[in-house]
Amino acid sequence: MVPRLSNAPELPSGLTRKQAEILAREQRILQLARPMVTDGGLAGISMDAIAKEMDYAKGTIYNHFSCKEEILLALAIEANSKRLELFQAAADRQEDSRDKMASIGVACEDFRERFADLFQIDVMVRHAAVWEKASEKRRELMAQCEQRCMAKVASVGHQAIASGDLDLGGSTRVEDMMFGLWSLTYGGMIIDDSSPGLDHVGIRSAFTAIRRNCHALMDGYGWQPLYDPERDRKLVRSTRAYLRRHVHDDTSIPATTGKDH
Amino acid sequence: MVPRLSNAPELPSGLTRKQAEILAREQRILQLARPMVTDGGLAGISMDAIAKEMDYAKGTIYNHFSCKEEILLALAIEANSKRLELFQAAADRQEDSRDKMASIGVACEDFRERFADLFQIDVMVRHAAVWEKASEKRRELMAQCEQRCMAKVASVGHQAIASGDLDLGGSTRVEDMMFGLWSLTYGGMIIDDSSPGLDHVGIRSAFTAIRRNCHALMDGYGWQPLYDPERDRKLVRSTRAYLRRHVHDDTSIPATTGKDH
DNA sequence: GAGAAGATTGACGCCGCGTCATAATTGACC
DNA sequence: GGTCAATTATGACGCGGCGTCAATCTTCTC
Repeated sequence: MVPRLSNAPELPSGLTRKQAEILAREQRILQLARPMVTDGGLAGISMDAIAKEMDYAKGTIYNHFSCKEEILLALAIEANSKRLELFQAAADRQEDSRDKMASIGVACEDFRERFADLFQIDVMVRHAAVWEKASEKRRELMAQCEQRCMAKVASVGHQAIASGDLDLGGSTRVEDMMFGLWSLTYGGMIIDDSSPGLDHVGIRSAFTAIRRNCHALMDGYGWQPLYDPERDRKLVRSTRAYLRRHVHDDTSIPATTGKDH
Repeated sequence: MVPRLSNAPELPSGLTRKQAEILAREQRILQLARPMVTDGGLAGISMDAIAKEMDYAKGTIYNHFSCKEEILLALAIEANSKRLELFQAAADRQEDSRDKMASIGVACEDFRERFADLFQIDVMVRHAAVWEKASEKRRELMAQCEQRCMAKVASVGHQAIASGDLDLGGSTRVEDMMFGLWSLTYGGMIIDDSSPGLDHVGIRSAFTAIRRNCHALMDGYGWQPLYDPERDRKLVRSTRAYLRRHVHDDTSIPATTGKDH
């Protein structure tokens, strides 16, 4: 792929100027597409509009993404990278297994709050009509991202069992329980921003309710130590502050910056 | 609306022939649109295709639904009517509050299994891009359907408290807990049919996992009687059989059939 | 500096939505 | 049974947007 014995000018990052330019343009396309998706869904993305906005011909855009769905999937991959980053940052600063789990919950909240548009995109991209139109390569990338997130969560579960904090007693598998926390959080958030008049139905703060429900689920499986409102409040506050300070808002895929060496 | 002193031929149902014809056509449109949505989402609906299929001009279709989104919303309303029907049938044949709740869970499963396409539609319709394009009137209808479902669930919760089976101890509101069960079920199902490679991640049977997790959540809140695998198995089996026998597959909105009187 | 490989361009074909002026049908009233 | 207004049906049309591709321009290699 990369011309090994080339005279092409090499930038510090190991890319030819052209390659760097292309990479930058790709980012720019995604940047432009994001708000379009936000109001209008997949149909909101207009290849013509992107091309016009960037002062490139439409064909050039199609060199990067062979269809709208590819753009959406690329954004979803960015989303999941960011989510994983938050998961890791949140979990790794706790010792206790249940605290780790709760922190990941806070990371979900934080993701949803700071990257609301990406959350939506993550939901959209999963519809068969979108999924099937995208390239095998990107689909695999996305699946990988998702599996890494799930693996992080599952590892916390296994740690809890190893340390004796949790005992599912053979009848239930760790993954099934993690699936529960995932459903609860993901589902709650989807309902929160897509259900007409949640408050009419009696829900004041969806996030608070979701958090409380996650704890009830963990209590239901006997995960030690059981829910303690005061402890939770502190955990939430500190985790949130930590994430805001240590995980930044930009979402571009970690391209080598050229700063190193 | 209805011409009171009209010579128009009146059918037994109280509609003029024309009105009946229009109603029937409306059903036919929805019938045709359903599979289109299934493979292709909102974009899968083609007004031209529907018109051609029905041998009507496009304008006629637009007399019924002013845009594709209206069709989708109409289908979503059908979906929620059906869901409510299942909820009621499932809950009303149980005595115990926790059994009622578990039965509603089974109703959700049954709905998802028998009306998979409507489940998807229900998810789609909630996206802002769709929601905002539909008419106020239909949106209100939809919100009503949803509230009736939620009310049914909430009433079970309140009954549990009244009977002493459940005690949330002031810190949590019934609605918040019901929201948890809703999130868990809804979210789990969404993940189930939209996540690439759930089994790669360790989930064998999503429905079983969801059911188990709902019980864990209820246990976590101390809802009596606590989870008993054997009891649950029986409940699931009998509820499922009952629903299959007593709630039918057709989804047309209950139009007066003319049979009565 | 010639030629190959790769990148860029934008006009084009096509599809599908939603409109609207026109035409057909219906029903009320005489 | 005939007339007229209101309701309903029609389909050609304008418009916007997707994805293509032959032609053109740039970059790299030798």
